[in-house]
Amino acid sequence: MTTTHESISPKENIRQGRIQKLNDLTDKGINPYPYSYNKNANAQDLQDKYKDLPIGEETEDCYSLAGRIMAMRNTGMFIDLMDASGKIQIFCHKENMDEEAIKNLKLIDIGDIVGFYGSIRRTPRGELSIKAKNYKLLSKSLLSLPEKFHGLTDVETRYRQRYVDLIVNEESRDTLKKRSLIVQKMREYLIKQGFLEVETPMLHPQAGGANARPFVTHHNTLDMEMFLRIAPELYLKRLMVGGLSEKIFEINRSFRNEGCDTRHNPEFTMIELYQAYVDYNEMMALAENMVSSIAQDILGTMKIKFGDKEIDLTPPWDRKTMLGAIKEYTGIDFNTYFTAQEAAEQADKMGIAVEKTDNWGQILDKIFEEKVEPHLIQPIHIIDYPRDISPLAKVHRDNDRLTERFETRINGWEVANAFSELTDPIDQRGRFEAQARAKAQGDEEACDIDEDFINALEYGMPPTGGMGMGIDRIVMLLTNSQTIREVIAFPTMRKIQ
RNA sequence: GGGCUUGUAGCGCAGUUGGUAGCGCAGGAGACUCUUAAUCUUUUGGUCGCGGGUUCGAGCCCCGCCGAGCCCA
Repeated sequence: MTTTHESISPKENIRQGRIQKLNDLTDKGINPYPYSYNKNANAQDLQDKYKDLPIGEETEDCYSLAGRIMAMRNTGMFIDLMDASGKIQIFCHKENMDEEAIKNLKLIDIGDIVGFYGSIRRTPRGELSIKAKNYKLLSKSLLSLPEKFHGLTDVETRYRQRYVDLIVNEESRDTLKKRSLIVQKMREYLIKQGFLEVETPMLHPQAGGANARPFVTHHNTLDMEMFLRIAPELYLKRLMVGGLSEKIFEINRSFRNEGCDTRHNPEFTMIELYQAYVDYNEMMALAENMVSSIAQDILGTMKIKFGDKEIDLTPPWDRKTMLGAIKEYTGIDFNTYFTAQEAAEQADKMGIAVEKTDNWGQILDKIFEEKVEPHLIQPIHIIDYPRDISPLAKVHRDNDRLTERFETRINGWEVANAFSELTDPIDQRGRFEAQARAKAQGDEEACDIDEDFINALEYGMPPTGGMGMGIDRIVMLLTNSQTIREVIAFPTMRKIQ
């Protein structure tokens, strides 16, 4: 480099150095960003295939493989090459490569993506290596990678620049690969049982199917306010009315305009599934069998480790009624406190703050969250939720203040929510009207009346069991991830100004 | 929304009562050709998150803002 430049940042200085190398390569007729490479092996397959090759042994077996250079030793004589499968050492010796290629190694940097061709050997130190005969630069890297030993640990950078995180942190790659596998297994499980995968709208003219604040957007040519869906539920049930299949499911994103913490991301992935002619009991069995079998497939066990806890996913899972669980941990039987006012008095005695507008179910929900939830580590179905907080669930066949609804808790988290679906259009209208009244009184999470959905129900929907399950939380449990951001490739981050 | 913690070179980290900003890796130059966190010599590199204030003097003290993490609501 001959040019003198005014004060530039050190990062830019390194970058300029690499651009210089890039130009040197171009001058030599080498394209630093070529179009393809004919690879026929990957690192892990070779590690497996030659794991018994004795120390010091050489073979005539030649392979070509490609990946990113993660480390160079002895001025490029030894290179650690990483591809998507794993790592392998490359041995570049002047006896095996032509002089020009050895010389041009000086223009190769850590971080570059390079293809190597050569034979298999195990070095005297025991490292399986490719004795390179030639190589081809496949992509020049202009930025220096994080330090090889400590890697990248700053969580903000890890999420904002996930591509760097993935290059250097194997755990991050493992977590996201497992996520993909979990979703794949879930699909396979359901499809094997005759479920049909469907897709329903993300853009809704009105938000429904859950109690949450939606993201609002606008369609220009229709000149219409639209909402990113908070749940696919009401559309999936329309498909049940239509009889598209007796069993359907959808795995996709929903969006809720709420805060972010270790268990919430504004966009998250849910599976919702519906099965005709069954009730919520069948959904409990399905949840247990599906989740436990996925754990078995992916982890080889149903007893998973989460932090310092062990969680046993082996079915059947415990079941407790919501009121029974509250009674167990507070001593209060809310079957004897029917009204919101009575319930509020009891909550007050427990030191739990409730809103004046809270109904009986909302108060019980708050008590449950405060007094019961922290105790629920092992998988459990909390069944029979209050009717006034379950506007889409069928009334309980034995108690009309409750519904046939359950929430599955694992590690205290809600991972599934399911009902014997409300199919009575007249009851459904009444529930929607109650929601609309609550919304008018300021409950921003309450929903509106969905006239078309009621219209669909009026055509008749078969008795149906339905369930929603949070994929992100399931992935967290199965990957021992303490925050939801670990299991989402690009978690929502504040924009940097 | 509240509390606590945090932001220093591309990355990982030091930084003393307030007194000229350091180390390791990465990068450059060289040595070395069976290394693997290679080693050895040498060397470049800073908007100390941003903006104010106090002070002769601020990475450090004070105020505000921005980003992030944890806990709480």
